[in-house]
Amino acid sequence: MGSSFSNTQPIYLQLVQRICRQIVRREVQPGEKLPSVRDWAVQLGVNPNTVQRVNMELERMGIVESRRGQGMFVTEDGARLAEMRKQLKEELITTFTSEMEELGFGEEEIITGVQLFLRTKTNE
Amino acid sequence: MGSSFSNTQPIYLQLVQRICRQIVRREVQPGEKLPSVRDWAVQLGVNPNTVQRVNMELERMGIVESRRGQGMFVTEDGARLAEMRKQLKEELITTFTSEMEELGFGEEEIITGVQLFLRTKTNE
Amino acid sequence: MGSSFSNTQPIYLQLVQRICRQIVRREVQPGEKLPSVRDWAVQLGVNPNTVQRVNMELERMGIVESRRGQGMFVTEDGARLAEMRKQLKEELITTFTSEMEELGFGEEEIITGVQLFLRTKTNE
Amino acid sequence: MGSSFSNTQPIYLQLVQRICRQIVRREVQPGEKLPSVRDWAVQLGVNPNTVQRVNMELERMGIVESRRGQGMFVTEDGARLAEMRKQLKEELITTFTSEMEELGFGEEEIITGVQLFLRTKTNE
DNA sequence: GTGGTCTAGACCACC
DNA sequence: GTGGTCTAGACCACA
Repeated sequence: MGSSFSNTQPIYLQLVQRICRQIVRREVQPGEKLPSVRDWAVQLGVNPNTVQRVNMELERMGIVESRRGQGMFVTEDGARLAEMRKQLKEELITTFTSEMEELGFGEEEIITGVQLFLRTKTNE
Repeated sequence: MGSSFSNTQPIYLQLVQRICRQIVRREVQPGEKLPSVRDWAVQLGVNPNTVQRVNMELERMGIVESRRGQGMFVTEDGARLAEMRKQLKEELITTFTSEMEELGFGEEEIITGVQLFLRTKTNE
Repeated sequence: MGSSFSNTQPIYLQLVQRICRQIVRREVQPGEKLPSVRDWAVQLGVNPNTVQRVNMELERMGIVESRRGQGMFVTEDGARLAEMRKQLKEELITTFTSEMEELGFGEEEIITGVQLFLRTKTNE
Repeated sequence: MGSSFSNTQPIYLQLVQRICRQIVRREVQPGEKLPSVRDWAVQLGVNPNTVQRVNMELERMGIVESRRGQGMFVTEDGARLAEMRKQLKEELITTFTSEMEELGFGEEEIITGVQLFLRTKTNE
């Protein structure tokens, strides 16, 4: 199996990102239980250590919490999730625009570039 | 000295990115000579081998070329540079929008988000 | 030890060529693990950095891939390998014929030359 | 000017090869005088040292000879040139076939490959 | 002087 | 354990 992970970034970070996004867009519901470390490791085809690390990271970000002897749960603090989502959004926008400007693109070019891209994508 | 390099990405890649952008936005002119490996290494505070690797990478990208016994030169092929710039731009836009969409933002939200950010930044 | 490397070409390129050919003619099977960098360096009598460079090059050619913390593996994409083999073949033929023509040999002479060579070699 | 030299091989060797072939296919006639070092260097856009080295190499190969105070001349020994040509031809064939065999191609494939290539090239 | 290769040895993150 | 990065310092051919 080609395990579908990029080589340029550590697997655990790729997983953190993927799951974080699923949670933040409510694809995984607040309060929902995550799979056990062992099961999840099998499902993802990675080492249990890696899953452990993912859980740690998610907990540190405050979007999942471990309950003793029961497992890992998505936080039920909806405000926390919304805030997280907004923060991620602003991070993306900030780095995107600054990198575009480093390539020498002005504001107008940036906006029309994005607009064009989204429109043509829609028409495909 | 705080050597001004991030820890999350290899130094040589940070340099490649930085220089690539300088070249692509014509901050360094086509045909211009880059510093010698040894001089540049001193300026940047890194090992000559690291600079060498950067040069290799830039040459592989087709934006600089080595002339035997003379040094490294920015390519004079302006079209190549323009093409590179366009390609980098599209890469940025593609990953940006796809990541925004993974966070659950729609087209409209993406565009207005960028617009708002650029405007408020201007007013600061 | 006469380390069995030619002086006219860098060691790492000689290794790349050698291994590439072994892979492409299926002497090393798709999916097979290559020796670890350190082990291989000892076997080949070169520095680990040199082996590392060879691996980089082979990965860039798309015929091996690194799996984090596990090692380097020959790609399992058989089509990729076949394509590579064909490409190398055509390169060889192209440069060979063009160099023969630069020596002033015509098509007929080229073909009969090769035929003669192969036949006499067989009879030895 | 893109000086039309490959980076993978030293310039002087590229020149030796080029001129050697011109001589051997009688594009430059036996007994003909080569340009002076200085003139030739200007024509080729290279350093006079490089031309000097080329001349040395060609003399060592026995296909040009220096006459004191007069310059470099292509040898008038036609047999020498014919022999040289034959030798170069056999070298090309030998390395070509051995490299094809290293890629796992058999005799038949090699010959038909060359034939196909020459025919399709003719038809273009 | 230039770039390019190679060695030796260290350190790191990842799995 | 694995690959990947970096440093230090050497040597070479080329122009």
